[in-house]
Amino acid sequence: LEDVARAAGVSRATASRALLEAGPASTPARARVRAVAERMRFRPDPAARALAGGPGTRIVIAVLETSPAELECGYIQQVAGAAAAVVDRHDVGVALRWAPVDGPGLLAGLATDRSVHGVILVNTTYPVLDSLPARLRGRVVSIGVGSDAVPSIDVDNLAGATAVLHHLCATRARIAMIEPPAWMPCALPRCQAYRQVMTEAGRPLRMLPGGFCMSDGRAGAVEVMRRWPDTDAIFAANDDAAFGAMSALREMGVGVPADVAVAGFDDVPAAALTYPGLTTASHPVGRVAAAAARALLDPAGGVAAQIRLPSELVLRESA
Amino acid sequence: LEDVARAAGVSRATASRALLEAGPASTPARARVRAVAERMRFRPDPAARALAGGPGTRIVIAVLETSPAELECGYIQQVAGAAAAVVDRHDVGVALRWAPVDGPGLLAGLATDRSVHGVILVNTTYPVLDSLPARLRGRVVSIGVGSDAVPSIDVDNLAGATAVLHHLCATRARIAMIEPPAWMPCALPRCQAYRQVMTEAGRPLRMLPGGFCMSDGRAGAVEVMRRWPDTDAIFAANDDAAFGAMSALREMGVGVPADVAVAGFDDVPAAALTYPGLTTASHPVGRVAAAAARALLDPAGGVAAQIRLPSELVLRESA
DNA sequence: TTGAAAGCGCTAACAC
DNA sequence: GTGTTAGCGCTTTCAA
Repeated sequence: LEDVARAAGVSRATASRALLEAGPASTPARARVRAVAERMRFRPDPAARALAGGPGTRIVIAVLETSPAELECGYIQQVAGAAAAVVDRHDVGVALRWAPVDGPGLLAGLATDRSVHGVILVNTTYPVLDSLPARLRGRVVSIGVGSDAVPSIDVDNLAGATAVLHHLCATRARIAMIEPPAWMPCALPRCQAYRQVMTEAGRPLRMLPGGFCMSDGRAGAVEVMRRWPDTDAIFAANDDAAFGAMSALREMGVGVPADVAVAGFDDVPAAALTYPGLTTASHPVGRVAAAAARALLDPAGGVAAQIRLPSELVLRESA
Repeated sequence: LEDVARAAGVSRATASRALLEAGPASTPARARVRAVAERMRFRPDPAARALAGGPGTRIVIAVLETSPAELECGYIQQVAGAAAAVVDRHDVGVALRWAPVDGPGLLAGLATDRSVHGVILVNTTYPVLDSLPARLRGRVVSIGVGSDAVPSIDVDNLAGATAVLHHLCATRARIAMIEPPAWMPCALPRCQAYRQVMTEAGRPLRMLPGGFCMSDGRAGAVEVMRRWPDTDAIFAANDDAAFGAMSALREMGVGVPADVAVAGFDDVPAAALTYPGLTTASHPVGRVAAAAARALLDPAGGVAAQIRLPSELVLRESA
C-alpha cells in the first residue's frame, strides 16, 4: 500500500480510502490510486486488514441441521467446495460450522469474531434471521430463505417442483408427496408447488411428513401405499428420498414406473445411475454457493435482495 | 494475550513463547500460562498472528488436475468440506485452487503468500513434490504420494485394490483392468495390486489405459470386450469408471454380473444405488482430508511421514 | 479533501 | 529464562 500511495502521489491514508471506496476522497485521486493499484497488481493483505478493523479473513458457512453428521452430506460438501473455490482469488478462506436447528446465539458469536469476514447461512430459519446482530448487517447471505436484512440465494424451488408436478400430472392421476423436513423453510416451496398444482388440476392431496434421507423416502413410500393403495405417482422432496421410495416400492413388488412413477428434486449424480433413472429437477448447488460467496466478497456489495437460480426438469425413466 | 500474561504473572513475550511451545521458557511458567489461557478460553487472533510473521489464516487445497472443471467432482468437494469443517475450530479457512498438472511454480507462489498457513496437495506428482520451496517446509501435506519433505495421507490403495481383486479371483478367471489416469501417481498402487494378484494367481494380464470418468469406463469396457471377448470380470480404477463400464456392458448385451463381473474403488454413494449394486473398496475421503488439515493445524506437528487409512471391501451384486 | 499518527494483537530480535 | 521494544500492513480517528 505504501508503494501504491507513493506512486500515486498521495498518502497511505488516502490510498486506503480510495481503494475502500469509503470515506472522503477526491475523484481524481481516487482514480489515480485505483489505476496504480491495478498496474502494480496490488492485493491488500487480508490479515493486516482484519487486524486493523476491516473484514476478517474467513467466511463461515453456518449450516443449520439436526446433527453435525449432516455436514457430510453431498449438498453441504458441494456448497463448501464451490465457496472455497471462489474465495481463493480473494485471499480468504471458508470454514464449515454446524449449528443446531434451534440453538440460540449462533450469529451473536459470529458477530464478535473479528476474523469473520462474512457468513453464509444454510438451511436457516426465520428466528435465526430475525436475531441478526447489527454488527453482521451486510455481511450475511442466506442460501435458502432470507429477510429484509439478509439477501437470499437459492434454486427456484417453486418453479422446479412445479415443472416436475406438471410432468407427473400429464400421465398420472393420484400423486402423493413425501414432504421435506418440516423445520426447513427453504424447502417449503416444494410443498407449495404440490398443493398448487394438485388443486388446480383437481387432484387429491396426499401429503406425508418426510425428510431428506433415503430412510425417509422408504418410510414415506410404505405409508403412502398403505394409506392410498391406488396412488400412481410419488413426488419426493429430494432425490435421496426418491431413491428410498424407489427401493421400498421395489421391495413391495410395485413396479416403477409401471405401477407408480417416482420423481425427486436435485438431480444428484446418482439420479442418472439408478435403475430406472430418476426423473427430477436440477439444482445448481455449486452456482448458488458461488453466488453467495461472491456476494460477500464483492466490494460493490450490490447484492440483490433475492436471487433464484433456475431449476430444470430432467426427464429419465422413473416418471 | 495481554490479559493472559498479566494473569499468569509474566510478560506478553513469555506468554507467547509458552503458547507457541517455541523458544526458551521455564517449565513452571509455561504450565502456568497454559493453565490461565485454558481457563480464560484464550484464542489467539489468527490475523494478528499472521501479520506478526506467524502462520497465515488460510489453508489452500491445491488440486492438480487437467482442467479446472475437475474441482467440481465429488471427491474434491468432499476434501474441501471435510477440511473446512476441521479448520473452523482453529479460526482458519480453506481455499480451493486448481493447478495445471504440469504447471510450474505452483508452490513457489504459495510460499511467498503470507496469508497461507499451509497447503494440502491433492493428486500431486513427484516433480511438484521435488520443487518444494524451503519456506514451505513443514507446512505442506499431500493427499496421495509424498516425499521426504512432504508427509502424505491417503487411503490404502494397495490393500483396498488387493482385496477387491482377491474377491474377483475367487469366482472369475480372466480379469481385465481399466487403469486410472497415467499421470496420477497416487492411483498407481491400484495397478500394482492388479499386476501382483494376477501374477500370483497365474492369470492373464489385461490392462487398458483409462481414467476416472464414466466415459473412460465406458470406452474401456468396449475395448476390453473387443480385445479379449472371453473376459469375465472388469476391475475399474474407480467407481465412476465402473459405472461407465456397467452401462457400456449393458448396452452391448453383456450381463452384469452374469457374464462379466464389475468392481470399482471408492464406494461413492451412488455405488449402493445402481442396478446391480457395485462391489467396490471403501475410500474414507473425509477422514483423509480431515487428517491432512489437522496435520497442518496441530501445534505439535508430529505428522507421521506416511499415513494410510484402511480401505474395506464392500460387497454388492456386481461382483 | 488530505496527511500524520495511533493503534489492531501478536511474534521475534535483542538486551537483561 | 525473561522482559523490553520494535514492527507486521493496514484502517481510522483527528488536525490541518
